[in-house]
Amino acid sequence: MGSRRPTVREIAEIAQVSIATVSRVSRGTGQVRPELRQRVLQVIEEYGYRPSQLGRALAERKHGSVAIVFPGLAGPYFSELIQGFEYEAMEAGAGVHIVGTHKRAAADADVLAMSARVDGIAVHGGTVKPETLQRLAAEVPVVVLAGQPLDGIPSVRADNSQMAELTRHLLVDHGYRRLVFVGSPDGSPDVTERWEAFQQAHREAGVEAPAGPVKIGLQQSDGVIAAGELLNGPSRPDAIVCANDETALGVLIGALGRGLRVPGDVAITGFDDVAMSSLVQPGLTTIRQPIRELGAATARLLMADQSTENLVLPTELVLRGSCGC
Amino acid sequence: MGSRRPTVREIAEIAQVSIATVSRVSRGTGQVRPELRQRVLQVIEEYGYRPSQLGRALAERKHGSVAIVFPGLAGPYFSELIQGFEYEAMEAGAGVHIVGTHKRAAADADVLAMSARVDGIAVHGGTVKPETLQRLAAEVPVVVLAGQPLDGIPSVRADNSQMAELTRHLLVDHGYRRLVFVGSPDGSPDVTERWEAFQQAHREAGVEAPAGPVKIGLQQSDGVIAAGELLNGPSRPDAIVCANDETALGVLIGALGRGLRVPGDVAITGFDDVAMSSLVQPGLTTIRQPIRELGAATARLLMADQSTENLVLPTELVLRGSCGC
DNA sequence: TTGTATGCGTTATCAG
DNA sequence: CTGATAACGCATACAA
Repeated sequence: MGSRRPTVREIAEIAQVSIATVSRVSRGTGQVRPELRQRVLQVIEEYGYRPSQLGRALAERKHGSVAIVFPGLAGPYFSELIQGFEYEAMEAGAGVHIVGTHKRAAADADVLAMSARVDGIAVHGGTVKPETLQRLAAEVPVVVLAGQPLDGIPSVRADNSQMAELTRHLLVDHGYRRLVFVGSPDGSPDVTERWEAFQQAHREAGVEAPAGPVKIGLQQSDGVIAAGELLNGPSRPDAIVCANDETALGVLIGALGRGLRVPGDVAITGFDDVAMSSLVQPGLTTIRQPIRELGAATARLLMADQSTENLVLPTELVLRGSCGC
Repeated sequence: MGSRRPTVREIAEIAQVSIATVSRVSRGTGQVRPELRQRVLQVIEEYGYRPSQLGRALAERKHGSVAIVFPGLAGPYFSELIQGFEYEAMEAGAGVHIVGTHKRAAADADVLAMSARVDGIAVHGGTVKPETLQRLAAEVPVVVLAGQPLDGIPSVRADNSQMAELTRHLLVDHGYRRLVFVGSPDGSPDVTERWEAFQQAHREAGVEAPAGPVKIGLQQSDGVIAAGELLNGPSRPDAIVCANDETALGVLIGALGRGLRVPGDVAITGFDDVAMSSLVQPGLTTIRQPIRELGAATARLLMADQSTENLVLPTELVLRGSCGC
């Protein structure tokens, strides 16, 4: 428990060199005579010297860490996303700050405050107001993750338009007529795009789309609850198109739990292709998005000196049993 | 975008006061003549001055942020845990750094490096070696989360001994004889304690416990896979006791998927009481632990000036249908 | 190759 | 109340 850690000056004194040399040795920059380097290294080791991030940060005028802002980290999507982000950041020697907004009112202020602690911030779509994003971008480099590109702010997202292809598959290839869309577009750019693609496919197939989506959260438990409401009445839909795999799995579990057959009684589809989706019976038809790479690309963009790129990562339709295939 | 932000000195110059006064005004400490205060405030507002976290941190010799080290954030357990931790930290105005070890070899080094960036580190059990923990504790305040208490290092964990009570319930109340334990004690103090409690209950009931646990990961998908291996053979167990709810849900889904009845053909139990557990059919018998509070208590302990407390939070047996009740 | 001196942006002490 | 001025710990031009 903490006798104060040694400083450059102390190490320099003990090793009989200047603080500049200690700095050069400890950070591996500049040329130092091997013999001297050895001596300094020895002292550093012995006294357990570790450069103060505080002093270094101030001198270099950079924090050496980045932040990622997300709505909440429930489910495999955010786990993977953050993992990809974190890995890339650590690889570059940067620390990772997290800010979960959890729909709190103070979230915007927290995010703004975070800008004073990091060299860059990745903001997940649907977490803060556009104005906040603008103000943020004026203070520190920002990358929008899974959200609408804004002005000159770089962004990374997945191609949600594949949802149209999936819907077409259900409508045309399987001939389903009564589809419902499960998931709330409110506060989620991704879900908004998916819902729009769902509607568009209906228009193109000449089938009337439902008036609105079934607004629920994005977790498994939300799906189970939705299944209860959707499958109880007499007018059961032909297919339930979910905004993500988690809710789809929840709906699937709920349906199976009430003794319904999938896809016999009702078809179910998701979005993401998480691990569970290939494991359940029947396998979940879904759209694969490179979640981990989404996070990684975001981190890279954030740490790249300056970029105004707008990346759209490809997605892929994955047909399994739950749609009727 | 960023024209450099103004510094104290610049604000002081413009407002025709000393930097000390600017500091006093901006941080609201000390006495300043109202008139002067107004003038300074005016300039601060106009030029958008915000004290640099870098400069402040160095002067105050504290980072204003803490870190939490965990194995990986898959599943609701870690989501909740981190959420509880983060909430408490934010409440105290501290930033939150994350370090996912993901079984990487370099994890210990990363954690050590992190000690230079924060005022305290919460380390989840099973993430780093005891030596690393010791070295870490010499550098910065540490709290062990869900792990074995070590020396004078404070810790927070849940009471895993309830697993003995659950096992007794299965053995004695339901009369099951062939139980299996699913989950790997390797690298998880929690699972280790649960496995031990499972064995102890067997001894007390005079029933022979299985030779070893079925070693699998802690995610839903792992449970599904385990179900395949466990339920295929001719010698099906009476009950499958899982190390956590996620794997239990996976096993349940796997069992139901193969047309087995639960608890008719096989009983299944978990640990955690996550949201899904009360929603599935049949409801999952489990042990509730206050995950969120675990994270929150950890953050509080970490930020308390000095503590050597070893908190053990209570757990509660939750009987639902999956055990046969 | 090595050392000296200065700056990074605050906070805080101590006179006035 | 207010203002100089000294830390805080390190990096780095610049000089030697």
